[in-house]
Amino acid sequence: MGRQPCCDKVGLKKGPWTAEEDQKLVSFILSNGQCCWRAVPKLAGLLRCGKSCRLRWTNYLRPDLKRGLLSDAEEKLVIDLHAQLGNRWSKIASQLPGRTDNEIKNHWNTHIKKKLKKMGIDPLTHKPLQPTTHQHPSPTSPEARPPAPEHQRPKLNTVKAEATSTNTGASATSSRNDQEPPPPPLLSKAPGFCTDEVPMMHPDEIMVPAAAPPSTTACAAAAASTPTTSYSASASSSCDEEALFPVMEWPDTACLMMGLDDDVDMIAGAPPAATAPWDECLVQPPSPVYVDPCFSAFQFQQEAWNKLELF
DNA sequence: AAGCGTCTCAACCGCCCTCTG
DNA sequence: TCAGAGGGCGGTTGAGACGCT
Repeated sequence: MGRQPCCDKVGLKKGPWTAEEDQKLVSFILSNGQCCWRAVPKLAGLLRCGKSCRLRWTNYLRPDLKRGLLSDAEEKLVIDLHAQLGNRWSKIASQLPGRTDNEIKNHWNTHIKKKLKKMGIDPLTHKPLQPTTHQHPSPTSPEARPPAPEHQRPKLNTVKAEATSTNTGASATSSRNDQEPPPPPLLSKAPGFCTDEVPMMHPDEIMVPAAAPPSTTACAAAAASTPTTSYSASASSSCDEEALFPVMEWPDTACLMMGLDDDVDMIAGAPPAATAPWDECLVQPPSPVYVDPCFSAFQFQQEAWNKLELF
């Protein structure tokens, strides 16, 4: 359909975020909640595209994020979920509170893949690698891979089969999964596959509704009672977040007053300093949460978390 | 100590889906 | 019904860190 880019790239900053930018973004979201990401950079006074802001927030700045390497248990869970879901990182991440899809994806590519290969397991299919006599191409090369399981089909057809139980009443994105066929049989039951070779978890150990993080349950309930389309609850972390940062329903006039129709003009034409004149916005500039420019992102995250507890 | 290769992961890119008017 | 906008998602990239020779 010839979709336009999410934002005009002219004049927008790219690359690593500075502590100052982090401050602005977190301050804005803590003060105003999450609305349309496209408006966030403008209102927060950032020279970033909305998508970049969303990514930065969800992958790095959210107060409920865990930091550091995945634990053994988390790693196990990722492996088993990957066997069932394939590269649906957001779905996998939804089973690991405080972890992001990006984080899991990176961990998979850098750590778990290697581990599985060392164990003689194809990380793509979760089946034993072909005997070395058949490995003319490198085992790591795509050519060497056995045919992908059903769940590895092209993205075009990746309608997800998320169990409705975990996302009942959740966002519209979950409806993507409505048409998906049931997940493939567990690999532990796949012919030619020995569960002894992989630290595979039984599904009962994974789908643990009773042990699900309380926030997930709370989110499901919240989503059921207060449906919203502004923010997808596709991941439990998002659910946590939604519970912590209720999506703000801004009045329609707010968007009008923000001049969202003039995105391109504002960003491409105006100098950075003029991109977010607060007096043109319905929302007043958030009062800064802190002023120390040397504040690290982590410190700020802690600060933000403390502030959240006041809600 | 310097040079080089490898690894890690934050960030970007582009496609796809859903919603809305 | 359709086009456009917004947002989500998975794949990929590249800069810095790290390790080896």
